[in-house]
Amino acid sequence: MAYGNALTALADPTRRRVFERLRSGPASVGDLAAELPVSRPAVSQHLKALKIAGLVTDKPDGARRVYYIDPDGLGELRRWLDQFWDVALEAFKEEVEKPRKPAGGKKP
Amino acid sequence: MAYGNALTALADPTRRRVFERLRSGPASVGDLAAELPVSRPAVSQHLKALKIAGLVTDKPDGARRVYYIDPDGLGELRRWLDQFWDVALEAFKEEVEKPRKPAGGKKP
DNA sequence: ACAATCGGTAAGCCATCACTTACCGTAAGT
DNA sequence: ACTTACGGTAAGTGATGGCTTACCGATTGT
Repeated sequence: MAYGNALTALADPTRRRVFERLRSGPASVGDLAAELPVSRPAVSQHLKALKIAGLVTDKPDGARRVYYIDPDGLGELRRWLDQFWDVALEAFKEEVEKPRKPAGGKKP
Repeated sequence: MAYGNALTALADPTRRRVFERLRSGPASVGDLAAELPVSRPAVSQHLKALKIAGLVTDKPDGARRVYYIDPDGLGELRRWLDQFWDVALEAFKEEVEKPRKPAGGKKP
């Protein structure tokens, strides 16, 4: 049920921007804060949420701390989504092809 | 940028339950409200959010209204996720295989 | 025609949460 | 040793949003 955390984590726009920025390569907290319109503590809090959700991981690099995307949370989210994919297509098709009533058409 | 709506829509636990319930087949507002611990108007509001996000569609069925999963929003979300997938794996591998310093190991 | 069912909307309340400033531990540079 | 850079945490505040009850239009049944 960690996909719940991942979804709530990615719901926030700013947090999503952090995550999307990390797609173009690892970055430190300061780097991210410099590119975003929020303070450094805010970024730190966002990264904490993303980390709990399994979407990012961190690694110490001297006094800094480098963050990068973690495939774990991403994979779990993908699997959850795929549960709907095939089912959705089938139900959708069935529903559309069924024009309310097999035969008829009343027009006063 | 509709995937943003989809993510915020799926962030709420109750709304996620509605969506997951719809996976096992179409249902009316009343049906959903009966199975969930919230009132009918609440379900109606959740369905509105899901519809805006492109995750569900509705179809009138007499005085009722049947909701079912819409593949559109789902597909968009999936594509967005896939943008990270390959990149994440590569960055992750690189980061892990690089043990800080090529050679070394100081132990006083 | 009337009555009943179904569902979307409005108004209001309360909890959650994103952001800020201030503070503190830790690691590197001199 | 001191000083500086980096980052995580605490406390407080304002806004967002999910829930409820009340109301109203639309459709079906008698």
